[in-house]
Amino acid sequence: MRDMLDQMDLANCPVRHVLDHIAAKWTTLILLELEPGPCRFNALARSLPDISRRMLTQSLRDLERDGLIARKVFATKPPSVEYALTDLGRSLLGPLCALIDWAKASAPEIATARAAFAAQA
Amino acid sequence: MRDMLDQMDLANCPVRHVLDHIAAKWTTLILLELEPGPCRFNALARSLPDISRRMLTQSLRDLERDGLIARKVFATKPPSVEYALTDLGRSLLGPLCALIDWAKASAPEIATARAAFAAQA
DNA sequence: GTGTATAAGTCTCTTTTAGAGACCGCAACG
DNA sequence: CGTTGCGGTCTCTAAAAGAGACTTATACAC
Repeated sequence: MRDMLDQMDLANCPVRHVLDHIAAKWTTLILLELEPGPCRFNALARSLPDISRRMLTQSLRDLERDGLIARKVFATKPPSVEYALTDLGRSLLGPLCALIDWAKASAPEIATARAAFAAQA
Repeated sequence: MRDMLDQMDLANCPVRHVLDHIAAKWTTLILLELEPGPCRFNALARSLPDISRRMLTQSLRDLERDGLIARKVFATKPPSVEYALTDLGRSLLGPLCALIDWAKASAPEIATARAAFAAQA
């Protein structure tokens, strides 16, 4: 299993790169937010109140850059911008949900561990 | 799917908390490194050369705190410390590998998207 | 007995990253 | 004529990460 990450110098490992994204913590939330359907910038900002517009822009660019979401500009006045999952982005939802399910299932156990750790420290 | 994250105010959502951990980017590497068996501090440091000792300590503490790994001190001279996956920690490897597999499978597509993005930007 | 290495970290300093929140031009709406 | 909504950007500050020297004590080589 460890060798899942070998095969390339750790530095520019594609796997690591993906993990860094998941890691980005906001990107996963954005992907989940887009799952029901396309969404516009300010709508996303409203749905994710605790992400600053600055980070939202940045995260969206990252996701777009990697082809996980598509950005479409409509020539309305004022122009509106719609973000939507691509097929690639959608394909990530599966594994992501597996992780979320694990998190939900393990949350109590983690809470217990934390309490124990805090008590003894 | 989005409602997987609702049910609690975004702030102290257990799921989000787990994602933040995966997010921590070093923690996943550590978990994978421990998969074959227990490992000691400096051995980990050697296996993960691009993580500073400072961050290694911190990440290990985080994982220990959440009950994903166990820290055992041996009263040798000098005392040595061994880190091992707990059952809980081991149970995370499944979903984590799903994600890694996705990453490996999608890497070429992501690379293509990146190239396209760079070209047009 | 002196020098080096190991053990598991810690401490400090600098750089990077994230967050808060004001600001932009522009058009519709009241 | 002032406000709101659009999709962001800009600046300034606060928090986090990285680099790398330092610690205490033991063991081994020379």
